[in-house]
Amino acid sequence: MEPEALSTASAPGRCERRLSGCGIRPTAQRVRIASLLLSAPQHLSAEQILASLRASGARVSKATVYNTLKLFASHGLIRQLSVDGSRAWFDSNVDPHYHFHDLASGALIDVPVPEVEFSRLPPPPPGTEVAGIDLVIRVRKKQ
Amino acid sequence: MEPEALSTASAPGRCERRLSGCGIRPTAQRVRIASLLLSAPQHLSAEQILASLRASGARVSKATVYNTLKLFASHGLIRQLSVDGSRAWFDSNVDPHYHFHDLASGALIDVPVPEVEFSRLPPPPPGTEVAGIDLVIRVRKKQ
DNA sequence: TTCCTTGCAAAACTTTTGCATTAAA
DNA sequence: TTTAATGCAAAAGTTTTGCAAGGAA
Repeated sequence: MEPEALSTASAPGRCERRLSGCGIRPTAQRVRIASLLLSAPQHLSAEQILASLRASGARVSKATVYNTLKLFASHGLIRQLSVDGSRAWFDSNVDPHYHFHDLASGALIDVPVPEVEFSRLPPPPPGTEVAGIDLVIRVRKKQ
Repeated sequence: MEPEALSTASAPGRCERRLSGCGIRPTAQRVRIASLLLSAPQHLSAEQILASLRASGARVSKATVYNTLKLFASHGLIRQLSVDGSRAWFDSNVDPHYHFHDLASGALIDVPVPEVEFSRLPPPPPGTEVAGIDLVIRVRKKQ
């Protein structure tokens, strides 16, 4: 019986239920990955997740981390970002939103949808429809 | 003496001058890569460039293609795109513009700046300024 | 000569896959 | 017991690097 004194949105129990609700079997590794990633809006790489899990004593393999992230993304639990080409970033915020990308630190910062307004957008090519809009505002140190 | 009957913007002679103008020594391989890439607005991967060059009889190594693309990008001759995380795409159009990304075919289509208008953008984080805006409109087959 | 560039191969990284073992229902 | 998930290692794909050889100035 685990103490749930600090019952966050991603406490193991909640994560388990959330995975089950998606038809994903809530194995130990999956629940740990979900607890880590879904605890707050954040952007993590597969390697960061693996390192963090192992640092906290979990037994997880690299393959399981990658497979699990792909699985979560396919169920809409997380979102995979292509920001800098060096590696994939996994975003626990799946609500529509955009990003600042700090070129100096590599940091990603969420930009809520209402902070961006398009007064004009091109019509999609014939026979296609818009599936999503990715907006990355690159920022650098001033001066 | 090469016939320049079809004198395009990227005929070898022009490319040579353009490279020299950037302080880049116009070696045979660099001129061939520039001729290929700068002949028209397009999006190519390093592997596509290598294959195309070899198909046309050029002697080029993979390392030289990668090094040359990085060199060109650092001089603003081309632009490197992070669209799908699988590999880098090199865009010969360095004027500001955006992209459609066809999720079915992987194709990239340029969107001219005037076709997009922002009526609201968030202020960059304190101490930073906007260095650029990357907009990718993902499109899929209708219905 | 001197410096820069190239090619090749190997290395480095990220991500995927095959398969025997283990855990979940 | 039956099916699915995990770990490990190896493979695959992209990009970078070390270094000897070649080419330009």
